[in-house]
Amino acid sequence: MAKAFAARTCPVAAFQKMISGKYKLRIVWDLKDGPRRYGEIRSGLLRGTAGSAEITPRVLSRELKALTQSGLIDRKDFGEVPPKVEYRLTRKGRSFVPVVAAIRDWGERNLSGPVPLADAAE
Amino acid sequence: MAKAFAARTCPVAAFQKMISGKYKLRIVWDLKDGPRRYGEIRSGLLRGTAGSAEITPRVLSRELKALTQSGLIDRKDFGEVPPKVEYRLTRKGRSFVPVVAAIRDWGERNLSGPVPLADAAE
DNA sequence: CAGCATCCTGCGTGATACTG
DNA sequence: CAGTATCACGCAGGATGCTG
Repeated sequence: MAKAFAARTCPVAAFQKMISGKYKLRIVWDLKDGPRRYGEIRSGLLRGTAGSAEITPRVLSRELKALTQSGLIDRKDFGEVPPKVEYRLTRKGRSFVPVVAAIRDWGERNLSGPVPLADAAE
Repeated sequence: MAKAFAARTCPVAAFQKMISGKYKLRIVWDLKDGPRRYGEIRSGLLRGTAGSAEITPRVLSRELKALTQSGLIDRKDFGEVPPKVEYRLTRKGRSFVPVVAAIRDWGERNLSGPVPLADAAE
């Protein structure tokens, strides 16, 4: 675990790995507004994805666990009985928000826009 | 195929899709310095990825084609005989570079850094 | 040199059912 | 409510060999 990452993996590749998965980026984005419960995240991911099917718990759970291990989010488990778990961004995660913002911003102007026709090459 | 993207796909999700694949982001980054030939890109991708195996033509070809269809890069085929093909960023691709830069920048400070220990949650 | 054709494999993703 | 367990599948990604 404490393996020292001998050859520096290229940051871009590391990023790719870190946010691999369909929901990780969107989860981070969702969490930027504050802590959210498991179910809230789940519902939140359904909004805006063009009527995609439900996100299976297995997948969401995996994503959340991965994000936790990446150190981007933090899991807070309140006592028990009716289970209540909140996820929130860590400091690292918060520092990552602007990057996602940049992505989202660019995406809005270039992806959600007009039909993806081959535009001028230059 | 010409489906009109009825419900706006969330920009982040669209981004995810667009750069899905291990090399797309790195290819864009490589191309930011100017046009590159197929083989140059191939070699370029080998540098910095911690002694990964060779990139198979099939994969690289796929990535390049996808990037072309996304409108991020442009393929220029010089005549023939000894095949020579150059890839370069389109206007759209160029506008995307700063985003990759932000990613790379963040990655350098948070991923290539010290051992990924669970840092303070807040 | 810049690819394409074919085969193969792991894993990311989804469906379904069950539990503390 | 917040997950885990099991099964199943498609596809990204690698290996090899061939071509214009």
